[in-house]
Amino acid sequence: MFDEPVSDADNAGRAAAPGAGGTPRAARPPAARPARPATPRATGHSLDERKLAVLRAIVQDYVGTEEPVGSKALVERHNLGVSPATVRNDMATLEEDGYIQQPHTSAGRIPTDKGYRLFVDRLAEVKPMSPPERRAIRHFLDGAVDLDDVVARTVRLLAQLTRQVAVVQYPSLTRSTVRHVELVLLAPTKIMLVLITNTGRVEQRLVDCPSAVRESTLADLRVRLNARAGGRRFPDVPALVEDLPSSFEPADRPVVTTVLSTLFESLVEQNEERIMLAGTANLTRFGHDFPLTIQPVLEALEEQVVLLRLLGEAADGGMTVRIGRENEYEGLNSTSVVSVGYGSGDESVAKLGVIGPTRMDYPGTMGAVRAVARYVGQILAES
Amino acid sequence: MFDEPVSDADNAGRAAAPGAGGTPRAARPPAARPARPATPRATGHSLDERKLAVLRAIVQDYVGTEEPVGSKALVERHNLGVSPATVRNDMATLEEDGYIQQPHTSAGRIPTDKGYRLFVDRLAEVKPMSPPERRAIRHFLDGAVDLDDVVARTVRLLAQLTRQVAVVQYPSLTRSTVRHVELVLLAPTKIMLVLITNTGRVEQRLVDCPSAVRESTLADLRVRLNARAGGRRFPDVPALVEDLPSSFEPADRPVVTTVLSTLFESLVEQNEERIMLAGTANLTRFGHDFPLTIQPVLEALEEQVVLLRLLGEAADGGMTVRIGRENEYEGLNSTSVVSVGYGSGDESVAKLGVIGPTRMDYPGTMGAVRAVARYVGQILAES
DNA sequence: TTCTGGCACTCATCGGTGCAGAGTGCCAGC
DNA sequence: GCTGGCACTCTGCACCGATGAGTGCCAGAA
Repeated sequence: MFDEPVSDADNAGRAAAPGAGGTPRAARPPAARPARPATPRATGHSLDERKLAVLRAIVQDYVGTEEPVGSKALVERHNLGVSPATVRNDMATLEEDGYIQQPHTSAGRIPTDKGYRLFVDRLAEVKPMSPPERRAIRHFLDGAVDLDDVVARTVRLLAQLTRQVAVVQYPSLTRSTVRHVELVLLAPTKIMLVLITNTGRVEQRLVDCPSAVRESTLADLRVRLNARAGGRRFPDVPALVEDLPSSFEPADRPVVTTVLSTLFESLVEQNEERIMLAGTANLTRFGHDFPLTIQPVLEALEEQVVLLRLLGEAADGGMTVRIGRENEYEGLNSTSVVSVGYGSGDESVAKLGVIGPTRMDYPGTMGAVRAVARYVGQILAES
Repeated sequence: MFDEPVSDADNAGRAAAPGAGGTPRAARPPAARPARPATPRATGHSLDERKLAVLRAIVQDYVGTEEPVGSKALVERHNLGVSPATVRNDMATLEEDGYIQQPHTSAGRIPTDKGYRLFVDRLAEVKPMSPPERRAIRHFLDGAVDLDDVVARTVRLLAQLTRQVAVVQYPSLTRSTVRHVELVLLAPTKIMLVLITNTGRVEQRLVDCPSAVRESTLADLRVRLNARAGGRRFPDVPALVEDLPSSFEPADRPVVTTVLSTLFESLVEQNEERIMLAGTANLTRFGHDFPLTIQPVLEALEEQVVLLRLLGEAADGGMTVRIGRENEYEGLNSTSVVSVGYGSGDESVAKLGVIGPTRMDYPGTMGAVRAVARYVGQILAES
């Protein structure tokens, strides 16, 4: 039913659009709506400016109060310039179109997933962090001593800024390059393979060799491996070292191939795709109907696989917002996920994001997520 | 108010005590009670056998049903051989002594922290895992490929077995020995220091050198470092390599001392004291008065420091149970922590444990914790 | 055509009331 | 020292009616 979640380009949310200040980035074309999309206040219910303003007001109020918002309260708190009755008519239209809904007859309205979607796509601007906030972020992240620490600080920071659950993926190996490969002989047939990446990550593997290994062979292999693979991107490495075994004496080849295959294994993402999370305590602010909502979420958070998928779907380079049922995982049906890639230099090596109730402060969250991603990228690039 | 939590020796809970089957291990002397402690059914309320049986029954029932248990239900479900009226009298005594309490007048009784304490110390036996369970544990842990994986599997296993929150501390470095130290020249003044421990853990540090480093110096240092530190315990290492700088040419000494001091740093526990946890979703089974109880717990779980302290207090080699307010951290006032050390070989290198509601199945939990600790130890010793 | 004020209607919420049931404490008797 | 009986207490639940927020609709004004 819902269309693809939209990923807004990185420049969005700032540039206030050339002409009239209204619909900023055209992230998602207003298509998918049956009626003519172009002309503003057209037929039946192509939403005119005021209806959009009403929707925006509803979202804002509901996010703030957590209570269904009624027509009277709306006109009191926002100067819409019309009477409650008019607003009611607009609300009826919005409800008919599926943007808002009533928990029960004669209660106020709350936004639907579709309503939030529209809000995020067309009505909200990413709220930039204030200068003091930026300084704080910068300062907090600057203290990190190693990669683990960077990730740990990032995730805590993000959880604190957004007051929600934060998730940070460790920089993936696929985009990384090899800084150094080290081979250590632990026992006659046991080698420790240590792989150091340009992002400062270190991977180790134990290699069980088919036969005893001479130190000289190992030294030889070490030198050649580094000569060929050093500085290369992970995916390229296998092809580059493929022919290494043949340059060794036949007796040594089994060892060499064993080492290489272990190396390849550790180049593959798989268990590298680690994730760190923080802020689960913020889940308690979720709502009143608590245990029902929170349990599946906690379960989802325990499943690294689910989290990875969640982040993984984030489009490269842009911010992604998945709202409610747009999430494939059922347990997260009443949560939204805001995620974005981050990286050292110009390309994204991993994702980070925030998980919160669908009823969340999207502009603020998006701003925090974007800012943090940016700074982490800088930190990584520096180190 | 409460005395020290008791750590039962490892042999406990199996040996059914020589004579009459009743009070097994004398873990904690029955002192601390004002009245004469020795003679069994003496004055006023030194608890006789039956009162203890009643307390045991109350704990068991309450743990099962989560509801205050009344006298009638008690005699129906346990054959105590007396009438409800008698049980009521015993209950009155138990309440007077602070072992049980009434949520409100004319409700059943529930155990107090003190009651659980007595139960754990004198009334319960650690429930050994069944052979199939043991096999399952064994099998599950055997699949682990590296240390991270061992810890990850352990914590998940423990959470699953106990259906509570499991916590596993990474094997600490203090008790570890150095398997190998590797030095890699990344840039003229940048060295990557990699430390491999006997528990399979790898630590890396970036060393910024005051001046350019020659590869030959580095090789020299590498060889000498490993000769002296290899196989030694961490705390002993500094003394053993202290005089290394003097054996180098004066020009190289700054580099050598820099490397050494970085090495010493990473030998110190500090950020090595990592912890992994799992099973937070099990918190949802905590109780009805949910959000109030769960939030501080989630907060505590986010604080590595708190968790470390919690486990750290576990007595070496024995199992420790902290019940309710015995925990120093306020947020965990209504939870209990069962923890135990584990290690490769005969000594404990780290702790693991379980956090759950005070109303938990102590015998079962203790059995699971002990069994898992034992098997992890074996796995570590093998690798 | 669009907005507005008014009016009847619908429910959720909340305090009060009454009943049933579980559990206790106490007492007299075995 | 144990037991059966009895009166008492208190929670939980269902029911009731009043209250009030909020809606939908309609006729009239701009």
